[in-house]
Amino acid sequence: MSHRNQQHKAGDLHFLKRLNRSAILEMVRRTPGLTRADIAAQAQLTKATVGAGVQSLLNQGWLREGELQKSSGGRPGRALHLNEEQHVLLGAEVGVHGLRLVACTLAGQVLASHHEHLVPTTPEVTAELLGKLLHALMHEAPVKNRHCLGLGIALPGPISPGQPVLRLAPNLGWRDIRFLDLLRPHLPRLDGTWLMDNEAKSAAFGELYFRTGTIPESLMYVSAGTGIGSGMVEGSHLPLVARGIQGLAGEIGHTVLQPGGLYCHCGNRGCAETLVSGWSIRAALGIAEEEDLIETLLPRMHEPEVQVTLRRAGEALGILLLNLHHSQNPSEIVLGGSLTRLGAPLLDPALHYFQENQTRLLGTPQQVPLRVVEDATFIAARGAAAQVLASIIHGPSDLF
Amino acid sequence: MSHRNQQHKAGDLHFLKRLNRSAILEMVRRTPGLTRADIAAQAQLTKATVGAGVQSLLNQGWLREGELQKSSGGRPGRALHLNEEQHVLLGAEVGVHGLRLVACTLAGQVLASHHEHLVPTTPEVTAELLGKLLHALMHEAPVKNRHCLGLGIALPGPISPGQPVLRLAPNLGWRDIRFLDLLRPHLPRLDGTWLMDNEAKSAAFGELYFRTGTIPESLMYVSAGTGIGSGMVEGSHLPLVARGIQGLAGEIGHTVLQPGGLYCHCGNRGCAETLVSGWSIRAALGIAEEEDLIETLLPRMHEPEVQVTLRRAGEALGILLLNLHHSQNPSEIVLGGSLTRLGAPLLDPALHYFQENQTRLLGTPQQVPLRVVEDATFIAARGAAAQVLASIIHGPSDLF
DNA sequence: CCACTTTGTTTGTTCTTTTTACTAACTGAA
DNA sequence: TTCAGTTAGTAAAAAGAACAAACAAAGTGG
Repeated sequence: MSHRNQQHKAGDLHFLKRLNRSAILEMVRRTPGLTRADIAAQAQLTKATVGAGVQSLLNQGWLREGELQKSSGGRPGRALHLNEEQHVLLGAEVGVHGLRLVACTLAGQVLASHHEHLVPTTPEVTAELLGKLLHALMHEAPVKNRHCLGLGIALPGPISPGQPVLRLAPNLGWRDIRFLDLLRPHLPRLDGTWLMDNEAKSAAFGELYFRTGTIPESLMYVSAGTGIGSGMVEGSHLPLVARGIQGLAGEIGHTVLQPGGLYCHCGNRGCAETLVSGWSIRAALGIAEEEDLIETLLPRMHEPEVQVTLRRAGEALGILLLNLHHSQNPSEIVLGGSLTRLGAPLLDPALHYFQENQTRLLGTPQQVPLRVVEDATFIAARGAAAQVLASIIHGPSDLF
Repeated sequence: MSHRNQQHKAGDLHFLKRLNRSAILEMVRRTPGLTRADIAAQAQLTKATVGAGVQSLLNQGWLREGELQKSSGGRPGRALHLNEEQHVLLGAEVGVHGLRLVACTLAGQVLASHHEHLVPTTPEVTAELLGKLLHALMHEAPVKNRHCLGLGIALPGPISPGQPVLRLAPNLGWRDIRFLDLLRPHLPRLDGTWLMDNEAKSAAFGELYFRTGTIPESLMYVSAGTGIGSGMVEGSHLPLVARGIQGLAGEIGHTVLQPGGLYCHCGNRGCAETLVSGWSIRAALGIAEEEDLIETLLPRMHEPEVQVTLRRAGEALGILLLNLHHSQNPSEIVLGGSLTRLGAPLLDPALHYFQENQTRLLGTPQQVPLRVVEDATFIAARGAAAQVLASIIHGPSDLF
C-alpha cells in the first residue's frame, strides 16, 4: 500500500475540507457516541464547521445518528456512530498453510470469514482459488447488498515499498510476485481500493486501527509462525506502518541472536529464525513438512525433548522481544502467529525473560504491555481490511 | 522536544496558510535557488498563492532573492534562497568527556563552535559551565547581532517523550535530570525555542535535515562512544524522530547479541555494549577511566591484543548494523561517535560483515549506503540546532 | 521587429471557516 | 408551572485564503 507523498506537502481549500471530514469520521470511528459538540471541542473547530461536515457524512451514509445523550444541564447532544450497514471491507491472508478471508464492517466487526487449507502452490493457482473464495464470500448473506470499499491482501514476506510487489516469500517459494495483478482477472467486478502488505504489518495495523477508546501511541505485532516477522505501527493520529527502504523493516527473523550459530535459509548464521520459528522447531524435532506442526506437537507436549526444544525457542523469543523493546520501544506488543497455540512451554520462557529484563535500564515499574493473541487466525486478514479503510479515509482518493 | 498532537488533526484557514508557508520555506531550504514557479509546480499551488507566501517570507527576512535563472525561452525566474544573515541556531552536546557547542545558520553552516573538555560532574555544575560557554559563543563576531531562534541540547541518554527530562545517563551518572531547567537561570536573556533530545537522535535528525538535494526517506545514525546508541529519523516531508513510549527507542546498546554473555551495567547479560562500546574496550584492555581511550589506543594499534579486541568489537558492531537493517531497514546508515576514530581495525570487520550479509535476504544488488562520519565532534550539537529550526517551521508556534 | 514562451503580479471570484445570532431542548429552583 | 440558566445544534452574514484569468515583465529565436 503506502500513500507516501514524496513531494512537499502543501494544501488547498479542498484539501482542508477533506482533512476536516477525515478528522470527524476518525473521531467518531474511534470514539463511538461522540456528539457534534464533543467533536468541535476536541478538534478545535467551530460548531458550524462540524455541523456541516457531519451533515454531509450523514447524507453519504458514513455516519448515523444515535440516541440522545444524557443532559448535563442543557440540551442533550445527539450521539453519532459509524453507519455500519452500508459498507463492507474485504481482507485476505495468503499464509503458508492456507487462505484466510474476512469481510468486515467499518468498525472491524467480522461479518463473514473463511479458512481454506492449502499446501503451498504457485501464485497463479493461489490467486485463482482466492478469487473464487472471495467471490463466494461476497455473496454470503450478511455481506451481500453492501457496497464493497476494497480489498486488502496480507502476504508472508516483504513487499516493495511504493509498488505492489511481494519481493520474497521463502516459505511459499515465491519471489517478485505482483499478486494483485494475478488476482484481478478473477474478480473483475470488484472495484474500490486494492492493496497488499506484509502479514505482520497488516496485523499490526489492524490491531491498532480497529481499537476503540484509548489508542496506544504505537504497537508492534510479532508474528511467530513458519517464519517470524514483525510489524510496527506508529502515530495515534494517522497510524503509519514502518516499511523501510526495501520493505525489510520487521524482518526480525533475520536479526542475528547467536553469532556463529546455525545456518539460516538466508545464508547467514545465527538468525533468530534458526532459534525460534516453525521451521527451526521442525528441524530440531525432526517433524516433516507434510505434518501440521501444531497438531503434531500438542499431543507430545509432555515429552522432555519437546519441552526442551520449546523452552529454548521461547528463550530466544524473549530475547527478540526485549531487543525490539530496546530498539523501537513500542507502546504495546502483541504476540500472534500459529506458534502461540503451543502455549506455556513456548511462551512462558519468552514472557518471563521479557518481563524480567524490560525495566532494568530505566529502573521504573512502568511496564510495556505484552499481550498474547487468543486466536490469530484472521488477524492479518482483518488488518488488511483495516488498511483499506484507512487508505480511503486518509488517502488521496475522493471516495467520501 | 516532540511536538506531538495527541488530539485528532483538523485544521482551520490559519492552519492552512501556515502549512503552505512551511512548505514553501522547506522547499527553498532543501533546494536552494528554486523560483516561485518551481515551487508552484512542485507544491501544486497556484502562482498567486506562492507569490503571496514568498513575499511575506521575504518581508520577514526568512528568504532572500538571488540571481536570475537561465531562461528557457521565457522570462527567467528569480532564484530564492534562505536568508542566512539574520538568524542563528544554537546547539550543544553534553558528552561524557566534554561539552560541544555550535552556532549555525538556517542552512546548518557552522558560524562558531567550541569544544570544552570536562570530566563527568553534577548536572548543576555542567549547566553552569555550559551556560557560560554559550553566553561567550553568542558574543563571538559571526554570531553577534543575529537573532537567536533557540537552543537545542543533546544528551547521552534516553529522554522522556513529551517532557524534557533526561531519564538516565549511565556514563555521566545522572538520572531524571530536567537539564533545561538547570540551564535556564544561566541564560536568562536567551529566548526562543528550547529543547533537549538524545544525542544519537539529534545527530540523526541533523544529518537528514541539513542535507540539501535528494533527501533519503529515512536515516539511522549509530553513535559508538562510551556507550552505543542510535537514532532513526523518518519521513522526507516532515522528518520525525522515533522515540518510543519511554524514550528507549534506539537503545541498541542493550539489545542482546550474546545470550548468557557478559554482565552489562544494566544488569542483563550479553548486551551489545558488553561487546562493542568504549567501556567494554576499556574493560577488555584494562584501560583506566582517567585515560583518554582513543589517545591511549592510537599509538598501540599494532599490538595483537588491541587488534583482537577491536576486531571482536567490530564484528559485534557489524551484527548490530545488520540487525538494524533487518528490523528497521533505514534508507541510509551513518556511523559516528568517538570510536570511529579508531579506524580500520574496528570498522573494517563491521563494514565487511554488514556488506557481506545485507543483501542475502532479497538477493538483489541494491545496497543500503553506510557512511562513516569523518569528524563526529559537532554532529550531535548541530543536529540539536536543526531540531530547533524544524520545531519552529513545523511546530505550533507562530514565530514565522 | 515580432511571435512566442515563461515568470510573476493584480484583480475579482469562489470556497471554507468563522462569527454572531438564534432556535431547540433540557435542568433546577422559585 | 414558570423562568433563569445551560448546552446543542443551525442559519445567515462576514472574513480569510486560495483560485482563475488577465496582464505586465523579461527573456528566446527567427
